[in-house]
Formats: sequence, structure tokens, C-alpha cells
Amino acid sequence: MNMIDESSGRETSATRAAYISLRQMILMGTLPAGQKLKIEQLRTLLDTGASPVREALSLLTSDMLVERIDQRGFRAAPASIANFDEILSLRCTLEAMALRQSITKATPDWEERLVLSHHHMKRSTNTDTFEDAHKSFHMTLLSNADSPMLERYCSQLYDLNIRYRYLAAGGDNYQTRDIRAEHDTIFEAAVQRDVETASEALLSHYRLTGAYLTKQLTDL
Amino acid sequence: MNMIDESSGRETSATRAAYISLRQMILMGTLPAGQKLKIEQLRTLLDTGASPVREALSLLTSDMLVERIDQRGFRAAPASIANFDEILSLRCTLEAMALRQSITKATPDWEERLVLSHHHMKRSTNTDTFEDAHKSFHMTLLSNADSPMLERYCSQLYDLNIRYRYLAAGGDNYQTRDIRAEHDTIFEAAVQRDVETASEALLSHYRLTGAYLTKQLTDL
DNA sequence: AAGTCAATTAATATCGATTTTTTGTGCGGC
DNA sequence: GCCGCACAAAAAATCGATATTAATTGACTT
Repeated sequence: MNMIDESSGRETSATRAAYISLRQMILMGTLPAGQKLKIEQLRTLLDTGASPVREALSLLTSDMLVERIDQRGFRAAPASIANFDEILSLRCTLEAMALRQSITKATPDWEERLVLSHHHMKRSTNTDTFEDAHKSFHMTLLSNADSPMLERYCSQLYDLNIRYRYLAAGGDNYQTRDIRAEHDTIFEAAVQRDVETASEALLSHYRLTGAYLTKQLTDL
Repeated sequence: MNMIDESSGRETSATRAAYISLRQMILMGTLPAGQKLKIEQLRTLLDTGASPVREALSLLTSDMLVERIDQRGFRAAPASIANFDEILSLRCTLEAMALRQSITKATPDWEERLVLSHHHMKRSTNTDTFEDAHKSFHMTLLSNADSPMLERYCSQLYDLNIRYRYLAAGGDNYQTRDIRAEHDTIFEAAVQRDVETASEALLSHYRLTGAYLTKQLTDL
């Protein structure tokens, strides 16, 4: 979302706290897709007021994680194979676009950030840390495109995708394939400023994961 | 945005009313880009409560027409040439994608809707009506892609673009070129299910308008 | 003259209560 | 037995007031 968060850290507003909790709960499936989200229910669950909850839900609407129906409250965004396919397809288009721009404009600074985030990702051991590092790596890849809206869309789509990973197998779909190698390929190509190889690798990375998840999702 | 509005018409909620007014004011420049949006100020301006205003602003955040800074309120999204270029570039990519899918899946029903919206657009005389009909035509073109998120993005970007038209010349940039012919070309190609011609025409339509607006914007 | 800090002011965020609106239910009428 | 209607319960939207937080001002120091 576009809530500008200066150097995070401290517990700022009640709204922000609610936003973060709710977001997490929706991504991880604690709040199932499609479920009605009643203010009162969440108010007690998060132990906060109705206003922060309401506002947090409004904000989640920007992320397409929550739907708002006028006069009829909120619900967690529904999930479906069709929706998953759509996300996948949009990601492929938009990330490819962003990555191309990013590499084209490559600078030493970006290169360094890339090296670092790649390194962090490789070091991350537990699933939780890895999740963050993984997103960070992917976003760093795109960060040099110098296109805030495009980056925002990509970030949004990335998060939407997370939800389907949890849906498919409790969020732990990383060990199943040799993802490391795929990341390395993308990383190397990016550093070499090889646009074609990098975007090919990125797309294939997504399509493989996509196919894998689709299978999981249809099976159950 | 994704506020699901069943068969509009009646004045539903105060929030919705505020949303519509504020949106219009931002698009038309009544509320200038980048301006701080104080709740109290808007509350009196719209003659409504603080809660609806606040919520409306939150919703406008989804449309990227308003930015929210935690603990520091809202402001109208800034405008810049860079931002305009970004919008243009994203529109080209996403609309081309949508149009391709739309035409590929062409059905008689879609064709009919297209004919109708094209007709309406041609009939629209005054600027105000035309604006709606124009958007409707463009969205109908994409509506058969059967990809809600993609359509939402396109709609969003369309609206963001409107703002720059107003910024450039009071919203009335239509008479300046022979837009009719361009629309006709797109329309004909779409009905003929000629993907290549249609997307080429659409892109050129956007790029021409883009170049024109960029010129206007830099001149002043 | 510039920078810092405290007090003041302005604006946002939040709460608790009230008003609308929607949803759910049972009672006749057909 | 099913539809439509009033009524009751539940939930959302909204209001008005208060608590927090950020922005501003101006005196004071260096």
C-alpha cells in the first residue's frame, strides 16, 4: 500500500497496528478468503477501537486484500484459481517490464544493493526470515526501474501471491524445488546486465512456481 | 476503485457522496495536486462529518489520487511529468495486454456492447457527456479480457490520466486533434477481430495524446 | 544570526454513543 | 407450500467529544 512509513520501528498508530495484523492474518489464511469481516468481531480480536479497524480495512482495500461493499461492510478478498492465474499473468508482464527498465538503467549503487539482498536471502535460514528476504530480493531487482507505480503494482501482486502459497501448503513451498539455482541465475544475469537472460529466468521462475501452485490448488 | 456499486442512482452513504465529490475535485484540479487535505477544511467544504471524509480519503488512496501519511493526514497525489510518463507507459502495456485478450475471446455479446458504446460516444455532444462515454468506450474495449484486476488497473490509470488533461488545458483537449478517426480505426479493427491493427491503433492513440499533453505540460 | 528547546496551537487519530441500513424471522395471504 | 410484508436483531455508518501527535512560534543560548 502507499502508507508512507518513515524508517519503521516504533508502534505508531492503532490503525497501523491493526493494518499490519489484519494483513498478516489475511495473507496467512487466518482470516479465510471470502470471509465476512465484521467490525465488532475484529475489534475484540485485535483489542482496539472500531475506527482503527475500519480504517485499516479501508487501507487493505488498496492492496486488494479486502473488498468493501458500500453499506454492507468488508470481506476478505475471495480466492480462486482464476484469480491466481490472473495474478501470475500480471506479474509476468509487469515484472518483466520493470526488470528490463531496471537493468537498462543499471548503476553501481543498484548493483550493490542487489548483491546485498541476494546475500541476505541466501543466508536466511528459517522460513519467516526467508520470506522477507525473498520479497526484498525480488523488489530490489525491480527497484532501479525508477517507476514508483510499477513497483507498487509489483509489490501488491507479490503479496497477493503469497496468500496462494499459504493456501496451497501452509506457506512453506520453498523447499520443494531448487529455487536457489533459479534465483542465482536471475541474479547473475542481472549483475551482468543481460536483460534477455534475466527476464527469461525471472519469467520461468514465476511460471514454474505458478504451475506447481496451480497443481497443488487444483488437487485440493 | 473497488467499491462495488450496485446499479447506482440513489444517494447512498455520506462516505460515497464525499468520495465522489472529492474525486471529482481532484481530477479537475479544484483540489490541486500535492495539496494538503485537512479533514476540518473538507468537512465544512462538503458539509458532512469527519468520519465520511476520512473514509472517502482512505478510499481515494486506492485510486492513487490521494496519499496518506501515517499520523500526518492526507494530501492530493502530486503530479509531475515523470508521473505522467509513467502512467502513459503503464497504460500502453496494460491496455495492449487487455485488448489482446479481449479480442481473442471476442463474442457476439461483447461485439454488441462495443458497437453501442462506440455509438454513444459519437453521439455525445457536450464535453461532460463525452468524457463518460469516452471512458466507457475504452473500458468496453477491454471488458472482454475477463480479467478483473487488469481492468481495474486500466480504469485507475485512465482516471489518473484525466487529471493531466485538466492540468494541461482545462480538460478540453479533445477538439485539438482528429480523435474520432483514431477511435474509428480502433473500433473497426476490434470488431474485425484484428488484434494487431487494433492494438497498434490503440497504442498510437495513446502515444499521440501523450506527446501532445507532454508538450502542453512542459510549455507550462 | 542561526540553532535549540519549551510552550502553544492546529490537526489527526481515536473513542463511545447514536442513527441508519441491512439482515433475519415469523406471520398471514394466495 | 411459497411469496410478500411487518417486525426484531445485527451490523454498518455516522456523529460529537476527547486524547494524541505533529507543526509552529518565540524566547533563549551560543
